[in-house]
Amino acid sequence: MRILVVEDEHKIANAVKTGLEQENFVVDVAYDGQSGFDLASSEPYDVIVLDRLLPGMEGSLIAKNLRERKVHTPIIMLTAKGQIADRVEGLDSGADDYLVKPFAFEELLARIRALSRRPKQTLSETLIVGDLTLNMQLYEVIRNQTVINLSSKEFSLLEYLMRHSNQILSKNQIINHVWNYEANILPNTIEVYIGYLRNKIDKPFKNSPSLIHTVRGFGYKLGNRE
Amino acid sequence: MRILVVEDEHKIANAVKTGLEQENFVVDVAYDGQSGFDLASSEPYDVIVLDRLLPGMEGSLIAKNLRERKVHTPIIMLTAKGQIADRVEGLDSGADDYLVKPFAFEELLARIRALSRRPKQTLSETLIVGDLTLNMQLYEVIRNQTVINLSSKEFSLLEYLMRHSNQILSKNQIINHVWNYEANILPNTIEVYIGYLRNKIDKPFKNSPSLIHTVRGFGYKLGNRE
DNA sequence: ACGGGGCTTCAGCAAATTTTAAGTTTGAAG
DNA sequence: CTTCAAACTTAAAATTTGCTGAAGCCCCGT
Repeated sequence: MRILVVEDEHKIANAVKTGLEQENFVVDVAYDGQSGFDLASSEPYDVIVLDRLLPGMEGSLIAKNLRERKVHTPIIMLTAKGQIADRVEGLDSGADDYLVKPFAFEELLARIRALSRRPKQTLSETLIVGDLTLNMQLYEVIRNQTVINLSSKEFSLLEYLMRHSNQILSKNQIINHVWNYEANILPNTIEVYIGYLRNKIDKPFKNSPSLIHTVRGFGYKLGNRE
Repeated sequence: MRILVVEDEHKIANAVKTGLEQENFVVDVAYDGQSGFDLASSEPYDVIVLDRLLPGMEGSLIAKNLRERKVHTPIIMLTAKGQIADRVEGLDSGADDYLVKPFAFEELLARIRALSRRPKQTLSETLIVGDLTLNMQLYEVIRNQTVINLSSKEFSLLEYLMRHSNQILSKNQIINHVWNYEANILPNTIEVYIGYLRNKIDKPFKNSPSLIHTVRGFGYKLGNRE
């Protein structure tokens, strides 16, 4: 699965690149419009992530030109904060989806998954680990037949942990995936949130084994086996 | 359920495609008249959504040619704002329904549903959730034997909520489905409309349970069970 | 032109969520 | 057993989100 990222802000470009590589995508990066366009029209990518504001050639122009050349690779357009006008204009130029900066990495991942239709996600919108269940359509978390109420950050964090259950995730990985790239968060925030989650999904279920484990010095792991 | 969308404006075409796919339709898109016609005459679609103003071949011509070839797939014609002449000509050429741009997505969905209706489902154009009833033909909303008067936006919003009852719908989803694709709406507008609806369908019925629920951080949900 | 209804935005309040900060506990290494 | 960084807990501060009344605007019919 090959992905092209066209983004002039190196910080973002590289963060996205490493993040996607962790998910086993093959990622190329172009830092300006022209080289982005050249790559996109010569290499067979599965998805293109395209900043709308670029030196060399505008993102929307790239999209338009690619479509004119009959390159139909799905495009996710990155737009500056919150103008809905942007959204319309973005879709106008042939993009298939858009994402407003600053976005959380998991958000981008979700869009990429949607566009590339990975059977993984199409089949079930539900993550299951042991007796814990997370439904992404209903935003519903259930353990042992009890519905658990989570705030949206708690939900995102749990989703990330469940998607990578039985893996050790460092605080940094968590910050990079669950928080947006502008976020400037103390590692302690993660500790606090892990605490919140434990209070809600582990403590009330004393006859089930805990699911959230601390791996001192490395990070956290969600799963059954210790 | 297969749908063909023939529309040269990528913005609209893609928005419609993704929207319909979310509703579990299988969607093909043609961006010009000729390829639209080719697809329509070779593939077995259940509904064709056809722009009237197209490069390559006029929408109405496509419709006429299809009918001459004995292709009877229902056609919904998209016309530029409000010419009645257009509408007549459109229906003339064999279209089964027409829709004036810019339309709200739910509007298109309703037409598609109407045209593709199987005898089974013909039963009612009425949505029912608890003691709340919405009749789409009469534009009538009734709760507990009391008729409720709604403006057209209120009606569309309620219809969307009822169609997806017990699902959480984000403000963005609501904007994309209930407002037309040119709309430039603040999220606050949704909040205001939810307020209007609550005043009309929840507050006056204090002995029934409320139907509209806020799910902080995620969106709104209409339904009985909390 | 006028008035009314419907649609949208604005501004301010209340409440929930998110983040920080500070003190406490834990656990591995020596 | 001590020590010290890492992790945990708790509460308060900062920020965000949602609700509401009021005001402006636009369109329509008179």
